[in-house]
Parts: sequence; C-alpha cells; structure tokens
Amino acid sequence: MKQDTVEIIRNALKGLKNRWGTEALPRIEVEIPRNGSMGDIATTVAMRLTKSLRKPPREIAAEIVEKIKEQQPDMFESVETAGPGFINFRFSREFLLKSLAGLLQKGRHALRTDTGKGRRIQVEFVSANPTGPLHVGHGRGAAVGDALCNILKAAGFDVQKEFYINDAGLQVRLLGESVFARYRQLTGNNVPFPEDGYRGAYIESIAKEIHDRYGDRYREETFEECGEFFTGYAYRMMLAAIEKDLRDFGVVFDRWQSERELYSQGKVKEALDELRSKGLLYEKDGATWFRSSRFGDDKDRVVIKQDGEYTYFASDISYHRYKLQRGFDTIIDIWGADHHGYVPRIRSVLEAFDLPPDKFRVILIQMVSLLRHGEPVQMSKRAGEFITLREVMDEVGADITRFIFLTRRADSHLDFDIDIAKEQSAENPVFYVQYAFARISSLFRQASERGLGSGDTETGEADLTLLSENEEISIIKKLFQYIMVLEGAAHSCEPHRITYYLQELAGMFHAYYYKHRIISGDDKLSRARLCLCRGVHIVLEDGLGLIGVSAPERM
RNA sequence: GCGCCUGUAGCUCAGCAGGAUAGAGCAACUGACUUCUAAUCAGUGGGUCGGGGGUUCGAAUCCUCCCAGGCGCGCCA
Repeated sequence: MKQDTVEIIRNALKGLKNRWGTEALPRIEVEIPRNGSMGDIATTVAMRLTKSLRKPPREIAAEIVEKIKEQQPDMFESVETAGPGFINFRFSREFLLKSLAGLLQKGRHALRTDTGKGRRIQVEFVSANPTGPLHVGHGRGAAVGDALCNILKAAGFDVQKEFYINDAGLQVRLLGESVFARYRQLTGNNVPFPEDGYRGAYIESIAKEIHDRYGDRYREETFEECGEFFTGYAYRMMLAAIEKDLRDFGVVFDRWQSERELYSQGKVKEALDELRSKGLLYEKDGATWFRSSRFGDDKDRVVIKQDGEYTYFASDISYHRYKLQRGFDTIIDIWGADHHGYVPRIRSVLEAFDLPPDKFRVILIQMVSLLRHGEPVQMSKRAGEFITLREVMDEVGADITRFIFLTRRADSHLDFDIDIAKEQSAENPVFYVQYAFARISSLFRQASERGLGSGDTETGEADLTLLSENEEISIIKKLFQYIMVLEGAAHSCEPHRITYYLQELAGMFHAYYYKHRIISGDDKLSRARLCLCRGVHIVLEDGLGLIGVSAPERM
C-alpha cells in the first residue's frame, strides 16, 4: 500500500522531470497524517523540492497532483494538495476491500515486506556472564533482542541471533572458587571465601549438588589441584540454567559463541596480528595498545597488559572480527546501558576491519527498576540478593513480562511493578490486546456453530461491499498500516512500535465490537463482518508473534 | 572535568526518516451490562514539549549553550 503509493508518486515525478529540467529525484517519503480527516496517506515531496525548483511548494504540489491524476490510479478516491504543500491521498473503498480480500487469502504472508532484501544481520544480545542467574535487566535485553530479530526477519532480513559467553576470564574462575569454598564448608574443612566471590544461594546449591554426588572427595585438595573441575562444573550448570531460563522466556539463540574458543582456536592472536600488520598496534610502557583514537575513540586502548595477559578488549576485537568474517552486512550489539562507554571502542574495531560505520549499531537497554506496591525492591548484586528473571517469569508470567519490557523505548528507564503486572486489570495492556484476539476467536466459534464460517474467503464467500460503517473502513486502513509500522520498527530497531500499534488496533476493534453487532440475524452482513474480524485476527496474531507474546483463543 | 542517555498532561509514557490543530493509558469526574466475553465501551477536564539562542518555508524532532536526573570514564571483566 505504501509501496504502491510511492511508485505512483515516482512515476509522476519522472513525468515532470523534463518540464522541470532536474536530474536527481528526492527521496519520496510518505507518512500517515495525524488527523484522519486529512487523508489516509500523505507525501511531503513537494515541500522538499521547493529549494531545487525555486518554486512555491503549493505550486509544485499542484503539478504533481495533476500528473498523478493523469495516471488515473484506481487506488485513490482523491488526491489533493493541502496546507503548506502536502499531497494527501485517500484510498478508494474498492481498493481497501480488495486489499482486505487479499489479506484473507494470503494470511500472514501478506504482512511481510522485503526492505531487507535478504541482507544478513547478526544480532548479539543478552550475553550475560555465566556466573549467576539472569536478572530482570537481562530479561529486558532478551525481550527486545528477540522481538527485534523477529521484526527484522519479517522485514526480509536474514538474521542470526547469537549469545556471547564470557567464559575465559577471571569471573568464571571466581565462580569456581566460590563454589569450591561452599563445598569445603559442607565437608567441614573450610577455606576462606574468596574476596569478591559470588554469594548467591545458587552457589550453595551447586556446591551441595557436587557434595551429594562426590562426597568428601575434594575435602583435602587445594583449589589449584581441583579448580578446573569446580569451575567447569559450576560454569556448565550456570550456562544450562541460563539457556533454560531463556527458552522458557521464549528466546532461543541460533548460536552460542564461547570466548574461550576464540583463544583456543587462535582467533585472538590472528585478530591482533591483522591489526599489527595494518600498523594499528604499538608498544608502550611494556603493554600493547590499539590505536582506537584514530577512529574517534577518546584514547588508545590496551590489548596486551604488561604481564603479557590479554585484556577483555582483545577477545572482543577478535569476536567482532569473526562476526565480519562470517559475512554479515550489519552487526547489531545489544548491551546494558551501563556499557555505553564501550561503544566508540568497538566501533573503532569494526572500522579498523573496514566495516562502514553505519553497518554497526548498538542498542542500549536501560535499567529496570522492580517495584512492589509502588516500592522499589532492594537489590544488591554483591550479596547475591537480586530478583531473577526466573522469579519474575514464575510470578507474573512470560507473556506479561515480555509485553511490559516492550512498552517503552529500550533506552528509557522502566519501572516494573510486579503487583500491577500481575493484576488482571485495565492497567495491564497485555490483556487488552490478547482479549481482542480471544474475543474474535470466540466470535468464530459461534459463527461456525451457526454455519457462518469464520471469515475465511473460501468458506465465507462474503460480500465485502457490505462493510460500510466508518469504523469498518477505519479498521481496514489500520490493518494496512501494519506493514509501515513493521518497516519503521525494523529501520529504527525499535520493537516497541509494534506494541503500541497492537494496542491501537485492539482499541479500534473493541470500540467497533461494542458499537456494531458482528453476528446478527443478517447472515450476509455477518459474513462480511466476520471477514473484517478475520483480518484483525491475522494482524493481531502476527504482531503478538513478533513481540513473542501468545495469542490465546480463550481468556 | 569529559562523554553518553533522559527531561512531553497530576502519574507512566508514545510522538515514525524535520511537517499540518502535540497523543495514549492510568488517575479524576459523568454515563453504558435482560446483549456476539464489561479483561469492554462512550464522554469531560487536563500542556510555556526543562530553559535560552540558532538552522529553515516549517522544530517536541537537527545544532549550540544552560539547568535537572541517571550512567559511564581501568594495563577490571
């Protein structure tokens, strides 16, 4: 619908090119007017041309309108200039009804777009340290990342979802040490608990599991002797727990990349060698530095420390180089907002490896504050006291949690009130949308009992021209805005736009349902209206699918 | 000190890639259930878009300065 409109405008502009004597045509942008009475879709192209043509925008708009009318597009009922130089289009009823019929025939396939053109995108998200359970912040990252990937796929991109496992550093060793210390307590042969060790209860349960299985076998050994066992055991358990939490949250990754593997496969050394050959590494004060300042970073960064150890940044360099080697056109990293200082650094790396700057995007996820009865829940990571994603999921449910995570832009703070989330009330927008879907499902059940079909064109054989109420036409228009919203969400990497759209569509449906009877004594009209309901049903289901929320048949 | 993010209705937030008269939900108030699911609907009030300057045909949106809040500024991970 958008594409068709743009095409018609482009044709008109081409037709006017000679008269205007211009070479390049401007980008044709269409938008949905704020006020529906202005039109269904509008373009500002005339105003954009005013500078190069040195003519008043209204005059240009009038010329374009005239040219468009020469094409006699049956899509539109009217095309007119308005305001400072807008061109407003109003879709014809025939076109809208034909589009609805198309949607019913093709189903969700009609809702795909190909702005991605199969380009390959890699999205890395969550990437939590495997040293403890996922917390709510990770959950938000997971919800945003997963929804974004669904959206990008629906927009025609070839997407890979990846989780990067920081399994090489000190943190994982510290996890092993913490478990070891707890284990020793169980054997009655205490060792000091590591400073900065992990103190959560999950550490104790891992220690207990080891003790249950192996008894006092490691009672007398030092951590140097059996640390590998403890670290490996604890790490595998944590990773398995993380994977399970994510799966239960509805998030499944295509690939898990281990940091340690980057080392063992020599990729870190390779990456640094390449930088060195490009003259981007140098030695100073006994350390090796990367010239990130050459690419806009504040200062150069150390990659190999004085003691000969690699920094965390070194493996990150190799990781991002490896992403590029795997042939992705675009790299998207989703991080907690507290890591924003890292952006220029990684950007430098990708530029050093010749990725154009616009092919790398970072989405920063702002903090989630958990509330209960409006009061903040105290959390202390050091003491291991924090609410996990698992707890929230178990208490309020995955659907609600995911939806709420997507009711805000990723980069704005989110207050998550557990009590309000649990309440099945009007305060809870999830139900509002799901209820619209369930309501329609219920209509279909009743319709089929009465032999009316359920709005499928095959069984319905409905006469769509019976759809003549204002609300009906408005809903049809809204259905076809879905694709524009999808494209916008993909372009801007903002999944929350889908969430807002769904609330609007659900709202329009609820109002329509209340005002007009769907299944009435008039079978023909009932069939037509069921078709409209089917359209809404399809779009709601698709949109909920994108944000990873279920579409229940009953509530 | 430097950098990034945020500041829009009483509250929580949208506002799409500069566009037309700045929106929604909640709260408040007034109404609607013998009805296809009231987890719903109709209506009312509510704004100096943090502030100043600039760019332009046009700014909540872009630039700049200031104010307020948050987060970062390691040879930690």
